[in-house]
Parts: sequence; C-alpha cells; structure tokens
Amino acid sequence: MEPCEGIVQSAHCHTSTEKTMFRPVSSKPDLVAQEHEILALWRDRRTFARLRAQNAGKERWSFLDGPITANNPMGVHHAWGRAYKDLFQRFWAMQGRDQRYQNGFDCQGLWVEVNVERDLGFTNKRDIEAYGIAEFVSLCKQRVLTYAARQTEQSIRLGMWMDWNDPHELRRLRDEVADDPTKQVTVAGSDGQPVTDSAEMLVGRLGMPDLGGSYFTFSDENNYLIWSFLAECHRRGWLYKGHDSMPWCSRCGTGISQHEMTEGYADREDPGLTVKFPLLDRPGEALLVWTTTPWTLTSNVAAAVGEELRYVRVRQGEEVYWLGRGTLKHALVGDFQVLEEMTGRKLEGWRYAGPFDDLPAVQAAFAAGGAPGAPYEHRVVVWDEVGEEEGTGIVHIAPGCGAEDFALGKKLGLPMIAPLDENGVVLPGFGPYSGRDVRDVADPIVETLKHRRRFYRLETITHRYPHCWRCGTPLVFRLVDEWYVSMGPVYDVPRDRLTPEQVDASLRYQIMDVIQDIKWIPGFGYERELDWLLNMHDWMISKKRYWGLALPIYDCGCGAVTVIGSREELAERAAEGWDLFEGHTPHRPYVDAVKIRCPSCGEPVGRIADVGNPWLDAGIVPFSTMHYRSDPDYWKGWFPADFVTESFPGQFRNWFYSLLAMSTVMRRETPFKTLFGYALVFGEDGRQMHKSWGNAIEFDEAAERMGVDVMRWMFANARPEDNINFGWHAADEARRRLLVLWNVYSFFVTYARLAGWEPKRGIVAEMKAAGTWPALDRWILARAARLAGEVEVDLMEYDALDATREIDDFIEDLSTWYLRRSRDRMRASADPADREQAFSTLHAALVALARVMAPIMPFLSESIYQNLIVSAEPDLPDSVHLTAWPTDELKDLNDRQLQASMKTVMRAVDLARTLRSQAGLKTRQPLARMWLALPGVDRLVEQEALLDLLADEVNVKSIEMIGDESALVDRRVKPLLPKIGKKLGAAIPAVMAAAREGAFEILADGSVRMGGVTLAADEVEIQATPRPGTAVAHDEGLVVVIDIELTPELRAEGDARELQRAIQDARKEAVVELDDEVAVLVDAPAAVRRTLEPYLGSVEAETRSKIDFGPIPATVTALEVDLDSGAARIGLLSKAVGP
RNA sequence: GGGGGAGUAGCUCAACGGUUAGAGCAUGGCUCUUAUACAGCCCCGGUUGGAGGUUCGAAUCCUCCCUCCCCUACCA
Repeated sequence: MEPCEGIVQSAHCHTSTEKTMFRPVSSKPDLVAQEHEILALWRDRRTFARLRAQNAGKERWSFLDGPITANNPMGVHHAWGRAYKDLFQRFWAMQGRDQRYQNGFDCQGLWVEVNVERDLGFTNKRDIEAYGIAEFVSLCKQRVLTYAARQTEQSIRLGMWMDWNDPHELRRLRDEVADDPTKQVTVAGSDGQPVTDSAEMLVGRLGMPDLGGSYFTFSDENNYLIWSFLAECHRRGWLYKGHDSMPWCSRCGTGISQHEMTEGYADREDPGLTVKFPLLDRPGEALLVWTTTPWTLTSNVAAAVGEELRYVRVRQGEEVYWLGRGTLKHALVGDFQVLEEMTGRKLEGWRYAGPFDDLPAVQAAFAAGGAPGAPYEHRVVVWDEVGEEEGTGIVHIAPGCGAEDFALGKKLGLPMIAPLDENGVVLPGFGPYSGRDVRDVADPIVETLKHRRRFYRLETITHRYPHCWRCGTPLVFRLVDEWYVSMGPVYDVPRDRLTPEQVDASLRYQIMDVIQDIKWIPGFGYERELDWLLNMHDWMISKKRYWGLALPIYDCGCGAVTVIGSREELAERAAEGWDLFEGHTPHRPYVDAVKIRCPSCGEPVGRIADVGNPWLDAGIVPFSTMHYRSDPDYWKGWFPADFVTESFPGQFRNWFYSLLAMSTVMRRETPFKTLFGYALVFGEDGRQMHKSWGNAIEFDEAAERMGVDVMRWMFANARPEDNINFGWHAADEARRRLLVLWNVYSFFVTYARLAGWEPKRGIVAEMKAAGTWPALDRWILARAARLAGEVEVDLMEYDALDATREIDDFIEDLSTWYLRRSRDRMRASADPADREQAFSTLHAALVALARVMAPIMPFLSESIYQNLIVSAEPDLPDSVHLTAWPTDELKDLNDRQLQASMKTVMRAVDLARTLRSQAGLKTRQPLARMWLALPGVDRLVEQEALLDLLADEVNVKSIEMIGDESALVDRRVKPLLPKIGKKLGAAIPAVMAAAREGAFEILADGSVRMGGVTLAADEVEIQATPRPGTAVAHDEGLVVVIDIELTPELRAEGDARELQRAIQDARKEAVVELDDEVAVLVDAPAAVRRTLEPYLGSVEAETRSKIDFGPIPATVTALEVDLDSGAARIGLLSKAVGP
C-alpha cells in the first residue's frame, strides 16, 4: 500500500484502504509547508467559489475594503489589517452571510509618481515634461498593475479570500499597455464570457461588473463618479479656486494640503538671521528683525509689531536699534543701553529701507503700490500674532512667502512679491538670485547683507519645520491657485442649537450628523473624527501633477467656471479635441485635449492642468464599486457597508474623512455602519520598523519562516488600539501556544490510528441520551460549547483579542486537563468501551475547536478538519470554511455546573502539588489519603467521578471531604464587600476585624452576626481555612490536606512507578517505536527485587517490555535508578521487533 | 500652544472603588510524561511615576507636579 501524502487522501487511497485511517501526523509540524498544501487544496477544489455559492442570496454582510496602495510589495503592517479583514469575512461566512469580497487597490497619486520618477532617475517635473506625460502616465499605470499582481499573490499567501484578478492576467495587461495600449485584447469576464477591448480601455474597466475582480481606483467609473461628485459640489457652490500662499514642495512641484502637512513635520536646522532695517525718518536708528528663512527677505514688504508689546530703543556702540523689550536678553549680543521705551502702537507707520530695494521685482511691486495710485513704501504695521519668545519682537513680513504673512498682507492691502517658480527656483527680477535654487541663496543673501552693513547676527537654530511627506524635501511657501471644497462655516453656537438652514449651508455639520450613526471601535474614534471635522480647513483637492484624477474643471479667462459631471457630458459639450481623447481612459494628457465652449463667453476653454487629491479616489468607492449609477438596486442592497477596518493613524483625516465627506455630499448618509480601527506595527524593540535598525521584517520572509497562521494569531491576539511589537521572538512564543494544540491533535491521531478507531456521527445526541458518559468527556465538550458561544459573541463585536484569549484558555484546558487525564484511556490496554468514548470526545472537541478558530487560523484549522472529518466523512462539507458556526450544534452540552465543579477540582490539584513539593514527595510516590474542604456550601456535581479524577491525578488512594467538625480546618466568614460596603460604611473595619479573628455567629437562617451587625446569607461567603499548625494548602476557601505517612506498600508502589519511568526513559533513549516490545534487564540487590516483584506484571504491561533480573552486559548502556528500597541499574537488552 | 491617553514586577500587559495588586515572557529551582525538541509547578521580583485630597476602604475618583505617547496647531 502506498502511503498517502499530503493533506488529503486521494481517491486512490480511499479505495485501497478497507478502513478509514487518519493521515499520520508528526509531532513537529512544518506549518509553512502545510499552508502551501492547503492553498493548493483550496485552489483545486475551488473552495472559495463554493463558499460564495453556498451563501449567495442569503442575508448580506457588506464589507468595504479600504484600498491598499499598489505601489510596493505588501508589508507586515498591511498584514495586520488584512488579517482582520479576512478574519471577519470568514466569520460572517460561517454565519451564512452573503458577501461581496471585493478587494481594492489605490492607484493614483504622488506615491506612484515618486517611485516611477525614482526608477527613471528624475529629479523634478521638467524631467517628466521632457520625457512625455503620456509615457510617464503609462509607466504609472504599469507600476500599479505590477504591484497589484504582487500584492494579490501575497494576500493569497496570507490566506485572504477575495474576489481578485489572476495576477498573471494583470501582468499580461500591463505588458500589453506597455507594448501597445490600442491593441485589442481579450480577457475572461466575471461570468466566464470573453471581453474584448483595447488594452488601455480594459485596464480602465477593471473591477467593473462585467470584468469582476479587484477594484482599481484608476478605473473609468471611479474617476467619472468623482466628476459627478465635484459637479454636485459646484452646483451647491462649495467648489472654489483659492489664491493663497501655500506650503509647497519644490521637488514634487506641488502644494501640500492641510491633510498632508501633519506627517511631514520634522526637526531641522536653519539659520537664525537678525538683520537691520534702517528707519527712514529716524536717521541712525534701525529695526532689528529676525528670520529663519533668509530667502524671503528679498520679498519683504513690512515689519510687524505687537500693538500692546513694549519696544525699546537701545544703543550698542555707534548703533541704535529698536526691538521688543522682552527680547533684549536673547536677541542682542553684548552690552547695550536702553534709551527709550514705547508701545508697539506708536511704531505703526514708520518707514524703513528694505533689505533688497534694488531688485527689479521689488521696485515693480512697490511702484504698483498697495493703495491705488500711490507707490508703496516699507513700513511698520501692527499684528496681534507677534510674540516675544523668539526673535526680536519685530516680524519680517513677506506676504508672498508665508500663509500668515499672506493673510496679513491681504488684510492690509500690502503688495505681494512671489519670488519662486514651481521648482523652487528664484524667478527673474531678483538680480543675482534669479535662476538659483531657493536652497542655495541663503549664503549669498547673508553676504550681501553683511556687505551692506545690514547684518546683525547669524546663529543656527533647530526647530520643527514642515517637509514633504512623500519625498522629505523641506517645504517653502508659494503664492498659488488651488481648488478647494468648502467645508462651510464654523458657527459660534453649540451644534444642537443650529438651524436646519445653517446645517444645510455647512458640509462639516452635515458630516458631524452623519457620523453619529456609526459604531466606532475603539470609541475614541468618534471624538477624534468630530474634532477633525470641527477644526479642518477647506479641502484642497488639486495637485499640480500628472498621474491622477483629471479634475473636470474648466476655468475660463472670462471668469466662468464649468465642472463636468460625466464622460457623456464632456462628449456633449466638447468643442474640440474629442477625437484625441476618444479611446483613452480619463487621464492626462489625452483628456486635456478636450476643450469645451465656455457657457458664458463662448470661447473654447481647456481643463485646468491639475489632477485630484488621491483621497477623492478612495472616498468614492462606496459608490463606484457598488454600481451606484449602473445598478441602483444592487447598490441599495450593499450600501452602507456594515464594516470597514483600517489602521487609524492618519485615516481620520484621510480615508475615513473622504468617505464621509463624499457620501454626505452624495447621499447625506453614512457609507459604513461600523468602523474598526487598529494601530501600527512596530519592530520587536518597540520602535518603528526600519531596515537600518535591523528590526524590519518583510512580509514574504515572515510568511515563509513563521507561517501566516502564526502571524494571524499574533495579530488577532493584539490590542487593536495599541501598536503591536512584531518580531521573531514574539512569533516563537505564539507558535509555542499553537504547538500545544498541535500536540493534542498529534496524540489523538497517533492513538486513534493504533486503535484503528473510526469516527461516528452524532456524538451530541448520543451523549445526551447515554446518561452515563464519563464526566470528563462531558466536561470538555461543555467547554467547547461555551467556547463556541463566547467566541461568536466576541467576533460579532469585532473583539478578536478576546476571541483568541478564549481559544487559548480552551487549548490549555484541553491539553493540561482533558488529555492529561485521558491519556491512559486511549492506550491499547484500556477498556474498549471507555476508549471509544475518549476517542469520540477528543475527536469532537478538536473538530469544534478547529471550526471556532477557522476565521483566525484558516490553515491550521483546515489541516485538522481535513484529517479528522474529510478523510472519514465524505458527506460532510469538505472544508472547515464551508461549515456553519458550531454554537447551535453544541449548545445542548453546555453544562455550567459541571464546568464550575471541574474548575474547583483543578484548583485542588494545584494545591496538592504544592503540598507534595513542600513535603518533598514526588507525584510518582502514591499517598494514602488526601482531605478536601470546599469553599462555603459549594458542592461538586458528580462528586464521586470528579474526586476519582482528582485522586488519580495527585496519586492518592482516597479522598475524604472535610466536615464542619474536622480538626483540620476552621470555618471563616468572608464578608462580600461589594455587596455590603455601601450599606455598612464606617462599620466595615469592625466587621473585617471580626472576620479575621473568627469572631462570628452563624444563625439558623444562614445569616451571620459579626462585628456588631448581622449580615444576610447572601452577603457573606463561608470558607474553610486551615487551623494553625496544620500542613495544608488553601486558596479562597478551598483547603487541601495530604497524608504524608508512607507505608511499606506505598513505598514499594512508588518504586515500581520509578522503575516504570526509568524503562520509558530508556525506550525514549533507544528511539523505540510506540508499539515495539523490548526486553529489559534489571540489576538490583535482593531487597529491591523482592520489593518490585509484585508489580512486575503491571510494569511490563505499561512499558511493553519483558523484565528479567540479572547482570547487565558491558555492551549494553545501563541506567542508574535510585529507588527507595535501594539502588538499581537497568538496561534495554534488545528490541523485540515484530515481523 | 490646545485636546486626549498612558505611567503597575527586569520586559509585555491584567486587575466593576472592596480582603493579601495578578498573568505571560525572562532569570533561578523543581516536577510530570513515551504528547518525548511536550507540558506543569515553585521561588525571586512592587512604596501601582511623585505629592496632596475624597472615602470605612484608592492602582482605580479629584487636584497639582514629573515623564512618555497620540491627535491637533504651528509662528517670523
């Protein structure tokens, strides 16, 4: 007979064996290899497709996948979230729910561009323009397809079940797009029918109903639906163009929005430069002004002082300066003499000479002036933002170079000087600085100022400064036009006092109303989102880049703005260029070719060049992926999603925000009902994973070394709101826990095979009917029933951590109590009927456990299920993932009293072991008696059976219950403080003292008089405590006493056990098969022989050996055994190997 | 700067205002076992960040201070 390899026995194996046999299971599993086998099994049997078919049309559970950016291989930090996603989808599938299973990829935006640029060695946008936008955009698409394929493969490896595209097909499409995007290509559609289109257009249709598979945010439908969202915003007057001084990344050539700023703050060293602005009307006197950005001095137009601050005139040598009084100490170098002091208000209007009045750009701006007609001159202005903590108390104002400066300049009508182009290069008109990079002009500017005697001091300061979150370049401020969605006013009244009209006019309050309908896990998510909504600025949706949503905004020079809401509308209104766009996805540069006729002036007007913020792409998916336009009935069936889950750092202002904002505009209702957030994956050392710190782990490496079930267990076992410290040691610890389960399973299979045992159906009914089934068996299945119920409740509440704790506790009980107590029952020498029951019970317990842990560890559970069920029961579901949640099947077995009693017995075992160890009595040494007192009036159910278990476990001949009259224990009263605390108040110390001293009286009705009060029976617990001077162990009223007196018989019995142990050790040493017979020689003095003689038969049976007394040949390795009756040596003579 | 959270054993974390603050890991010492590279037990380890307060009773509630984290804002 051929051995059956793999997880599943082949049909050949089935037919060639007469009896069903479980596949043998190694005690040292190769979890990784097993996972690969199961992946193949699922693929071959189309298990996932069958699961979907099984639940199709039933009650729905709608999960909306937050798109993963398809820009790099997936990391272990993605695996955390994806483990949750798969876990809950599998769980709800076991609840019979119909699901969509659509995976999502985020495709557009700067993330991808930056990587493509890096691959091409580009350093700025000019490189892209020179390369060609069409080619560049195509490379971005190709990169997305490459990593979508890769991440799909990795996610499959993780065990995720999603409706994704074949990675090979994605790569083929990528290659076709690279080769010739117009080429006609045929792929298999979602219903198996071929779909033919150009390569480019097929890529644009990915994820749509006819093609199926993952959704891609670069799809046509996704982009066009955002158009309709923007058109709706425009219709309501919420879309506008802002002209502002914005944080700008000179490398990326784009503005950075408020949503993106936070991530980029980092410490940075900058010059702290103090310069002199000579006062025109006070010869010999100058303002001292401090700046950390010398390049902005070229654009200075004013100096701001605090209206109420005090300013002083000081003399230093020949020079006289003005500065804030509070800044004297840190701003001035050297001695000084205060000459005069006045408030800032008095300085207002003073004229001064600017630092770079010779530059043409400055002269032009000043000649144009602020107020009409009059040329502008540098002067002092008041500003309430001025402080004295840093600098000189006089702030250099360059409205073209800073947001606050801009706001002030706008308010006061100051000229604006904008020195930088989009690449951070100084524009013409700035003399020697023109054409130079902004980062290189600080030194020459300082030199010039020194030369002009305007220089006062240069220091180096470290401060927090914003950087580009994507490429790390320090940001500068530029005057630019960007497009915004207005969040509406913030009213200075409580939310519940707002009028409907006010709410209608303010998107932020509408969103606040919507998020009340969401269940936030953890709960602080609601507060955090609310806080963000209240404080957020308008949403900047434009980016001056190439790869992304083409904003459908047509901004005519005449002032009219048109926003196109769909491809059809664009076609209808196109005045020119449609032929160039036809046949392309709505991306640059092709969509840019289309011009519409301005509805106001009739001139042709082109699209603004900007692309959209990528969170628009991700925020529209509750509509685009659920067929909002094409199939409203379908959409209504799945919207809003029941569940979304993502890592919360960042997402309150990103995905969660854009989902909510867009759904509020589109429908004014929430797009999801429950949000489950989790934190970040850190390295094992608690620091961010970082390659150079040596604590980073790649997903693929983790999967192939620790196995994904171990990973998934670690993730499920983590507190979601805390960062998880992920590493190899933690994985080892997790695997050790799982190996306990594996060992139980392996034990079961080993002995079931030896016994030729076959499973039968219907153990639940049989157990209920039998009435005499062993208590231990009924106990573990009661535990299993409770486990199923509790894990079900946990997972319905999205509490995976508690689920793993329950499972872990169950494994502990199964291993250290059920199996430990049942091992002997499964031996060949055991009573056959009892053995049958033990096998049936353990089989049922393992299968129940496999089903309960299936959502968390899909591979390990499947492996166990395949062997224990599928190999023996062809008419049951052929995958654990096709089974229903087992609570109902098991609920009749959930005997709570039995579980409580067993818990008491297990505690008693611990106490007995403690006593033995204190007395120096090994468990192997049988003892005559043990006494046991239970807490209060507790009784053990099925006392006789449970005490038998206890006696056997702690190796005593008998157990006696301690009665009230016993000399061994006292009865004590434990007042139940939570019940009586409030009532008694100050009387408590007296009651507790009485309890400690045993000064109480138990009355006939069970109430207790003590410490001057009477407590009802249910307000106290009566416990046993040991009498002083007795060698006993106790815990919460449970008392155990052991009889430490050893009779000769007990000693002899102990010796026999010792010998047995030694022989087993020798067998282990010799690596003997379980069922092999061996011959053993025992070399011992006559006294020892006499002691052992009566027990030899049972020792031989237990050890499958033939024992003879006699000297041990030198050729045989002897083992010393220290027996109570004397020393002995044993030797394993020969293996009595059968034929 | 504003808001929130957290400080508990060497490490990671528990502990409805209720008796003597517990687990896991690590260290050390034992024990059990043909589940044999499995498992269990015990010891050690704490002024619960500090100082006050409320209370019969505080790790828990309040106030102040110290440290760290998160969110948010950001200035010359």
